[in-house]
This record gives sequence, C-alpha cells and structure tokens, in this order.
Amino acid sequence: MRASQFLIATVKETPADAEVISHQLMLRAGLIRKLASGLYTWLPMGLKTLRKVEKIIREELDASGAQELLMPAIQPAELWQESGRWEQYGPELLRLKDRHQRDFCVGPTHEEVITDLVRNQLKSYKQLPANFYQIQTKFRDEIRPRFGVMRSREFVMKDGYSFHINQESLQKTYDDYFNAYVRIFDRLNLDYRPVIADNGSIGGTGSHEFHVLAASGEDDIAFSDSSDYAANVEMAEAVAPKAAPDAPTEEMRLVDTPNAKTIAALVEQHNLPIEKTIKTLMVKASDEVDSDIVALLVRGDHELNEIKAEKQPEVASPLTMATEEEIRDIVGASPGSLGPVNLPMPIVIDRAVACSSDFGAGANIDGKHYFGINWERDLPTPRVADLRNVQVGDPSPDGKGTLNIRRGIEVGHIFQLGLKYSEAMNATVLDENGKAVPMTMGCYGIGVTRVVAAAIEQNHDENGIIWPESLAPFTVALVPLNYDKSDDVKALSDKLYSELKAKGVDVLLDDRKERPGVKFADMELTGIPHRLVISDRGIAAGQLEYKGRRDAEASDLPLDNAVAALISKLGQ
RNA sequence: CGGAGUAUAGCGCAGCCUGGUAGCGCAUCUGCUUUGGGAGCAGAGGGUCGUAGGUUCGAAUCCUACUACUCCGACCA
Repeated sequence: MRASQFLIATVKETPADAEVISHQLMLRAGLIRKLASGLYTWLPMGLKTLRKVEKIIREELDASGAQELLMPAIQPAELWQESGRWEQYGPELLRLKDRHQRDFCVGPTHEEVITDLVRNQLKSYKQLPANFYQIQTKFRDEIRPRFGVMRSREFVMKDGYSFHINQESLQKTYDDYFNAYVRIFDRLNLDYRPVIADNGSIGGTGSHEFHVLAASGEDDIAFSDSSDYAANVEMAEAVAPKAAPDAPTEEMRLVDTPNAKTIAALVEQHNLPIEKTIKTLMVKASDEVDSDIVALLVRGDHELNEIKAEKQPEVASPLTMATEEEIRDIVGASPGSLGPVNLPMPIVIDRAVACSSDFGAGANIDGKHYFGINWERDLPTPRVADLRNVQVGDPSPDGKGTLNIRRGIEVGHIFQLGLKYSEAMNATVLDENGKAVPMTMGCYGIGVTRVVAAAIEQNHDENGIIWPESLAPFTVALVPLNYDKSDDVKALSDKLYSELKAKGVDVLLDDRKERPGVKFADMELTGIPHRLVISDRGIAAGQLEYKGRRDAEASDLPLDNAVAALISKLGQ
C-alpha cells in the first residue's frame, strides 16, 4: 500500500475525552473515530488490525472443528420470549418495532437464534456434536460506555455455540475451545491468563474467562505465584486460615464504644487488632428462611464477596443490603453496633470468622461492643461458608503458593450452558432409544474489537503503539526521504516496495510529500514493527537504515542484500 | 439510575463573572524558503457560539427548558 492512497488520520494532540492509553492511541493513530457514545467507525488503519485478529480466530477455530456461519443482527422477540430473556434481560437489550408493530431486538448475543436453527436442522443424536461460530456485530446498550472500544455499545464479537447429546461430549468440545483460545491468544502475543469464572445465574458446570493483564482492566484476577491456578476474584475460593479457632483466653465482656461506628474507629480507639474484629452485614433473606433479613459475618480486614453471598440459600437474589430502618426494627440498634451475640435472625459466617477467637463485634446495643467473644462458649457456631474476597497473600486454593491480584481485561469467555436454552426452547434430538432429549449446550465468546484495545494497553511507549507482527496493520514501513526529488531514492523505494510485495510482505510505502520527522512520527505512532529508511545518503554508502519499533537504535543493512536481510528479521 | 461538569471553526481551548455583534494554537488552502525527527515567513478560507424560548435597544455572555457528551458512584456496618 502506498501511503498517498491510504487514509493516515493521525493527530498530534490527545483527544480530551479519552481516559485510557489504548483509547488515546487508537484515536491519535487514526484507527477509530467516534460517531456517538459507545459507537465507533473503524478507519482503514484500524480495520486492517481488526481483520488480522479475525483471521487468526478463524484459522484456529476452523482447525479445531468449528463451522462458521452468520446470523442476523436483528432478532424476533418471539425467540427471546421463549427463552424467558425478553423479560429478564433489562434495558441493555435494544428493542424495536418494525412497520407492522412486531417486536424485535438488536442481538446482544445469539443463543436463541442458534438454538432455534439447530432444533430445526438437527433431529438425531448421530448429528451431534454440532459446533458453530460467527464473527458478527453485537449491540448492548451499556449503562456507561467508556474506554473507547474497550466497553462500547456496538462491538464485534466471535460467538460460538456447541450442541451435544451428553455432558461428556460437551466437556470434550469445551476443552477443544479452551485449547483453541490458548493458541489464538498466544498468536496475538498477549500476556493473558485463563481464569476460573462465575457461572452466573445460568448455572451450568464450568466457565473460564480469558483475561489480558493490564492496569486499566475492569476485573480483579487472583492467581497463584507457584501454580497455574487463576480465578476471577468473584470466584476465587478463600480457604480457612486454620482448621479450628484457638482456645479462648479472654472473658466475653460488654464495652462502651460510643464513638466507634466503623471497624477503623474500633481498631484505633480500643487497641484491637483488625483481624480480631468482625463485620456484621445484613441483607434481605430468601424464602428459604423464616426471617426478613439475614446476617453475614466477615472479619474486619476482609470484604464481602457479593457473588458468593448471593449463592447462599438464606440470601435473597439479587443481593440487597438491608436498610437502616429494617435493621433497627429487628435488632433495635444501628449499623455500626451489630454483632452475632443475641442476634434474632439466621447467621452465616465466613470461614475466617469461624476460626477466630477472642474477637470483638457489636453488641446489638447502640454504642456498645462485646470483646473476647468465642464460638461455642459464648454462642453456638452458625453455618460456615466462603463469603469473602480473597486478598493478596492468601493461600492459593489448590494448596500451591500464595495469591497475587492483578487487573484483567476480559477478552474471552467459555461457558458450559447445560440445558438452560434447550429445555426452555424445546431443542431436542432423538437418542439411541428413539426418545426425545434436550441437547446439552456450550457457548464461547471472544471480544474481537476489545482484543485490539487490550493489545495496545500492553504494547505501547511514549511514541505510540508497538504492534506485534501478528496484529500490525502493516509489517514493514518504507520511509523514503525526498521521494519526490531524488530519482535514486524513488527508484530504490519502488523496487524494494514491489520486491517485498512479491514476497507477500504487508508493506506500506510512505510516498507522501511530508518532511522526514512527520513520517517517522506517524510510522511510530501507528506502531508498524519494522522500518526501512531510503535516503541519498544511505544509497551513497551502500546501506539502508533499519529500525525495529522496539529497538533503541537504528542499524544498517547492506543495500545489495536488503530484502533478504529484512525478511530474516520478520517473524522473530 | 443517582451525583457533578461540559457544549464557541476539523482538533485543543480563551472569551461569559462585569451584555455592545467572536479570538488563539494546531490543522486546511496559496506562494516562497526549508528537507534525517511532528519546519519558517507571508497571505487566505472556515463559526446558525448545542437546540428552543425568554429578558434587553442589543445576548456566545443573563434566565428557563430540552438535547448531546464526559467524569464520579452503585463494598457499607
């Protein structure tokens, strides 16, 4: 490609509304332009990269046995009513009516459409497993789009769906997808981790997210320092610090704590170690228990994990904190003086609380706490559960090493759906006995547009993007100086350009009538991995200047062997 | 959804408080010079000041409504 015939829409100034580096660089390098909140045009330079991501995904999925198809972006409401999600999905689902006043939505995902297709096409267990994917534009009306294409409303997603006669078959395809994702993200040169993820309300039996590690990520990932254990903090198991509490050494006593309404104040004013304090959180109860609210106890230095809390049978879903009035009605004290002693409601305690001894907690009397509380001696041990977020330094749940926590950008998610959609939508096949059975399903997503942003978060410097070759819009930039004035420079540049093109190298010839500084800055900003400078000076010396995008200094290639020497540098 | 803020040329901003008919930098166009790190000089073009209404002799400026966009929040005992 000649730069004079290609839109190079670089800008010097950083756009005011771009927060994260990838968003800033995608705008500055001329990859995207905003149309409206959460809606972006992909300019030619950005689309080249997007297509390279798609190509890698296609190659690996095709090799793993998935078949590509393409479904409509607009979907009829009937299918969503069948699955129950027309009511469940909420305002993120963009709904619209056609000229006949029939209801439709713009697809945020395609479980309903693929399930409808498969139930109509596949009738026998002999046709399973079936495994389809598409790369297609989705729309989710996000509460708050941000970070450019990282969280946009319209985005390109690879979504795959598989159908099986049993769990064993699903597990095999699930593993195939897992391995294909590993190959895809390896080829994309991303620093990523597959992590154990929440199954969400869908249930099912297994789920992994693939996270690119980056400070701007919106999820916390916990991973072991000495094994490959990694999990979303939402899911990471917090193991008990020890098997049982120590024997009591203190008497339980009622202490006046008029100014200690928070754990921090309690610790500061009463010389209590924070790990000897207990937080009592009150949430709405489910129908399972004979109470309006339930108490959840975590240690003062720990945080409640809302996902784990919501899974407790005593707790109403979605998790809702009790109001101050509700607490006062039942307990007769304010938040800030709550604790397990004499508490008239069901209690669930975290594992770390269960092995605490001589601890302090509210007395359920305003301005008073009990200190020196011990389970069994002072009150029965309530039901124990894993309720808290893991923290840095916690032991890894697999028993190997301790946990670190870093931010991650979710770029992929694989999910065992089980029978959720096939039962709701009556998607069955006949088994060996001629009996209709619902198909077991899996679904598998990659945020294609988000991958581009995530890659920039990991690969940039003060001069711009640093593309790995697998993602670069162009592999090589030819930068001639005085292309329009020097016949020698022009002849050599054109010759190199056609030779590299003939070898299949994706090359950009910067034949623009610009000063050298402009060309250098643009080639660096847009992140092209290899650069050759063609100048009269170099020609006279019999050399071409080469610089890799990550190199500190340029080096020289012999002129008579330049193409071969350059090609030997590619793919390293 | 709750809170805060912004809206003036393609981009980044000043002007608004204290009303008098719009300006700066970059970008664009023309000419000359320059040509290995986002050039210099000279000139030019480009704005219904987000939209609608109000106050006023007069509104970018004051008032009202609306719209769009941005940021913060939705872990607290």
